[in-house]
Amino acid sequence: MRANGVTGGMSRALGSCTVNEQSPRAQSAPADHDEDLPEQMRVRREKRARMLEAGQDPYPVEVPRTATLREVRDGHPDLPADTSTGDEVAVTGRVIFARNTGKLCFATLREGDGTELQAMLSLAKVGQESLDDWKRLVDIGDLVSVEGEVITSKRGELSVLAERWRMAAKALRPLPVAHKPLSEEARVRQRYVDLIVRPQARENARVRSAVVRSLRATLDARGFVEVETPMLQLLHGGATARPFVTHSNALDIDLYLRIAPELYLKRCVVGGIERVFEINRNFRNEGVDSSHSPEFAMLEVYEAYGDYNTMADLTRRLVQDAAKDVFGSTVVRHHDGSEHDLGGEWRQITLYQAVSEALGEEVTPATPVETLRQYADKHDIAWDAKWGPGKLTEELFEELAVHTLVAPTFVRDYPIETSPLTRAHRSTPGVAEKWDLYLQGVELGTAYSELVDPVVQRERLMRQSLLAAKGDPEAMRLDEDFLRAIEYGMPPSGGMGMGVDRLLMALTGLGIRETILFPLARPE
RNA sequence: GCGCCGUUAGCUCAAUUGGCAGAGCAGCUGGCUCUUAACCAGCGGGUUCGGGGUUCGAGUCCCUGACGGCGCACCA
Repeated sequence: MRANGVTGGMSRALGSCTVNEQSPRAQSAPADHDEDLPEQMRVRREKRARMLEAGQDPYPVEVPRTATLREVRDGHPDLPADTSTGDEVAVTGRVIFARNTGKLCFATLREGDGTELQAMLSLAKVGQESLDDWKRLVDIGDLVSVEGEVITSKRGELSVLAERWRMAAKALRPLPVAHKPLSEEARVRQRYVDLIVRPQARENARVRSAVVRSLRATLDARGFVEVETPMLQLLHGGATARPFVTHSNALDIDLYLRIAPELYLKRCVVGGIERVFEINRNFRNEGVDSSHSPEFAMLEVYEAYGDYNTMADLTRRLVQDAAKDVFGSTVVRHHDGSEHDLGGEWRQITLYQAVSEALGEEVTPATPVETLRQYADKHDIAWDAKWGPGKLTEELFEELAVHTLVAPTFVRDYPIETSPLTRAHRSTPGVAEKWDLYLQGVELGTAYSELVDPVVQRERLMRQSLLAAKGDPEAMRLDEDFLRAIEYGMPPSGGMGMGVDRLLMALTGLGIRETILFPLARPE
């Protein structure tokens, strides 16, 4: 953010000077200033230096590689022990285990997808010097290239029997113990290490990629157009949340990191991109815990001539397709071993039905606030005298009903009072056409029949901004450009938002910090 | 923001009542041509998160700060 304009140019110039002065020293005496390093890092730097002295490049630009480990494995299934195939290959991988004997060395190599293959180096094949180099220079964690014949060992392990080997990249830091789980904090702060040692971590990254790809495919198949709308915004809107503030030096104005793409996607619908979506990050300057991250990925979809019913159908398909693309079935398996069937039609229930069931008392939009307060008292739920009947009903729902919604459930028709930006229900008075999707007790997404009357929209936004102004010296201003867009005429539309991280959590049972590769953490 | 718990070797963890800071893996030296978290023998490795205090003596007790985890509050 600061690297713009004059200061950026100056720091670059300073930076290059410093590098030029330091690099000869760093080249000639790499070990001299390392005396205070932990022993194992010192040792590895010395091995790197030894290679340079011997004219070997510890970081060559290229190493022999004719096959991936996976290709070697797939190409040689079910060989009996002690087989020579005659196939010559060059493979690469990270050394994850090493077992050296006097004249025969074994190493387990691993590549990115988790495939492992054994390398064998024998005195007879590589000669004394190369074998000694292997034993002297190679540590667990190094990346190496091994050329030789594909064989099986006397114990039957598929292996490459080396004719030659080469360092592909010397690791200067030791790997953590492969058989003890890394601490939670170490995993998050050094995800690259987590990815190296924990297959589950790599799998999580792949599942996330598959889910996002699946969401795009489902939407693409239905004619939705993916767009990218501003993350740097003059006014933040589309949700109620505290924003992050940043600054443009060029324009000399403060900007907000977006809290939602909604107001821009609606502009798209006005313009005629009638089926539109965006998958991207939102930023909210609020609490951080096991299900909230300051930056989180969100899918937001708008469909002209749709409503909250068509959004419910679409959302169900998005989730079911994602489950099928990841698990091959709508039955998803969590890492704790539990299974959840997301197949078939999903339960639909109104908010008032859900509360009535949980309470064992009939609650409707007409139930007076005094009665609701009695219900709250009966269940030891604290309430605020400022709350109207709508807010109180939602509170009862959250305290009593949410945790029971394990199977996917659309909770429909929220009180107008708590959904001020939403269109009123077409037939039921007092409620809005809005649903929240709950899955395993967690809110996964929300949808509306969108409010498109520009006059009503303006009134409601005015009221909101006045409310905001009461408690907030930097009160949100009206987004006049958004209102101007709506005044050109927005078709009746359905809109839906779903947390991508939340979807991952629902599919896999992971915590949010496992679904995000590099979650925000305090400086070490 | 508040409360509780934690931070010890590269990693994962021990350390009794306040009494010589340890183990496994990893590392180093030597041995071993079929190992699979290889094995055998030997060796090194510590600002016990930082700062202050109590004490003859502090990883351990007290105060304070940093970071983390959990719960509450806020929130999607």
